[in-house]
Amino acid sequence: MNVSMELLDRAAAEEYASWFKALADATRIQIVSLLARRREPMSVGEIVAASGVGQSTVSHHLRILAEVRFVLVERRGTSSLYRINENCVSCFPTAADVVMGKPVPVAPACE
Amino acid sequence: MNVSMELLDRAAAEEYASWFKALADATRIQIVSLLARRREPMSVGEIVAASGVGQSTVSHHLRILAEVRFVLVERRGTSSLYRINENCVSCFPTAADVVMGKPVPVAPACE
DNA sequence: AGCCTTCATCGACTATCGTCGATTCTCGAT
DNA sequence: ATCGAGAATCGACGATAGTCGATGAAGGCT
Repeated sequence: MNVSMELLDRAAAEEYASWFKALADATRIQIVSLLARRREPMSVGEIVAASGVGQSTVSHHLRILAEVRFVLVERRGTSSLYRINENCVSCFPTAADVVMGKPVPVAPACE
Repeated sequence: MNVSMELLDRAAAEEYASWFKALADATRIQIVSLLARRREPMSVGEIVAASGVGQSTVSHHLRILAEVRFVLVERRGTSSLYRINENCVSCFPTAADVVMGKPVPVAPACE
């Protein structure tokens, strides 16, 4: 048996890692937790006021969370409203998925 | 209602993040996947041969995985045998845990 | 039109991370 | 005691990521 048969495919490993990277930062954890407590969408300004970090930093983290569809954004006039994507929360891979070799969920499919 | 009441405690957020950081790297994903496929413990040398990265790099990643008790190590003579910690795999937080505010599992408790 | 609010983007700085080669340490064997 | 194999640690390097302030772009208001 070849060594490469033993190793998880590198591309698949990186896709898995990109999921976990999205939650591998304390500020992003706080943001998603905040969005989950308020059931309603929040504007960037509200998140900035609550999070204690700068506006550009919040915008940066929201973009990362939106890239994996963990949050959804809706433009409303001059403001952007962000909310948790429940579908993406439930398809987020678990540690058991990793060790069991479950196929990596594709972010855009979690709409 | 105070703003700090809305935000997840920073220390708790960092503990959550430390869990996800452990799996936020493709090489570590490959290592845990490799350890899970072989049911038996593997020595560092075996992991090095299969992973395709240097010995010090593998040792570094194994240390990170061992810090959150994701893998367990047993000294056997001159070699170290690593294996998956099934208990830790099942107590690893999910995305749903984060958004629901479930208390962060403490790594040393997942023995 | 002009201005103001809101957010995204840019540029720079710093800190952290992943990787490597070299060294050191721990044991077991001779 | 010495040697050698296996693994951890160290030091350095480049790359990546988080944060900030400043700037820019889009839309509402007077």
